[in-house]
Amino acid sequence: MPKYYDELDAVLRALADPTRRAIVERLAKSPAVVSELAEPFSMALPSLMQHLRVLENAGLVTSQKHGRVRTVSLRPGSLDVLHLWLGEQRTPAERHADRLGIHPIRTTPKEI
Amino acid sequence: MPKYYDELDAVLRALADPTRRAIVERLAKSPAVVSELAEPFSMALPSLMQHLRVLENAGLVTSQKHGRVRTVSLRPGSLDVLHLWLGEQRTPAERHADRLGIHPIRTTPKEI
DNA sequence: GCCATACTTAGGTATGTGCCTAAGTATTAT
DNA sequence: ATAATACTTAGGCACATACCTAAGTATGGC
Repeated sequence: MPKYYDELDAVLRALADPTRRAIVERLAKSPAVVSELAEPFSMALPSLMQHLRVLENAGLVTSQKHGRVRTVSLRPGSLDVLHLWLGEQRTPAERHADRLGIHPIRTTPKEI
Repeated sequence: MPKYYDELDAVLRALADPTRRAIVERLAKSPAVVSELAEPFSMALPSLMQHLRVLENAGLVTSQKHGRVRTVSLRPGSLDVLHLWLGEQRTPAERHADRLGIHPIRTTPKEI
């Protein structure tokens, strides 16, 4: 069990939800205020706020309130932990391919 | 909504669970049979099998049965979709740092 | 001061998820 | 043939999660 276990767990749980992923995608472009974030979703505000709380608890997002407006932004580097974990889950075959600089072939095709 | 949306969703849902992540970590080393996979977990077999089904449905894992033994292996390249998505969620600051080859500084420190 | 705005808090519901036990089925060993 | 092994299927239970509505609480504009 690696040291970043809890952080990774929180991050993956947070990203497992499509709404939260959409929020992250939106914030990757630029910070936004809550009402701005809420607009594309047909969802009551409290529901969206809950998602923001999950993202914030996972460390993916920060926010600060100025007056009555809360601005939310993606926390740079917060996805590194996932990147790190991903790097460790390469199969021996993939590691071998890495060393040769080969793009590995998928066992079963699946268009992306 | 990108084309790999459904695949990504399935993969992230699957990886959101610690047991399933542990299975993936184990399989990254080498394929294994079900009873071998089950051993480290204090969990009834059917519960573990359910996790395997989730991983298989997400395309992260394949398995084949020879006689009464089922061998499970990690599907090479199945994590690419996550890698791809991750690459797109870089903040403008991070993109800038990429171009300069700089390792970005975390907004809030958090040891990994 | 008064009202609109921008969240926030406090509940409540419905579905999903992770786990279990009990009872199969198929395959291999004796 | 009998029995042990290696899953599999079926069903159930408890808690988590994603939503909702209704009713706050600040803050800013008039």
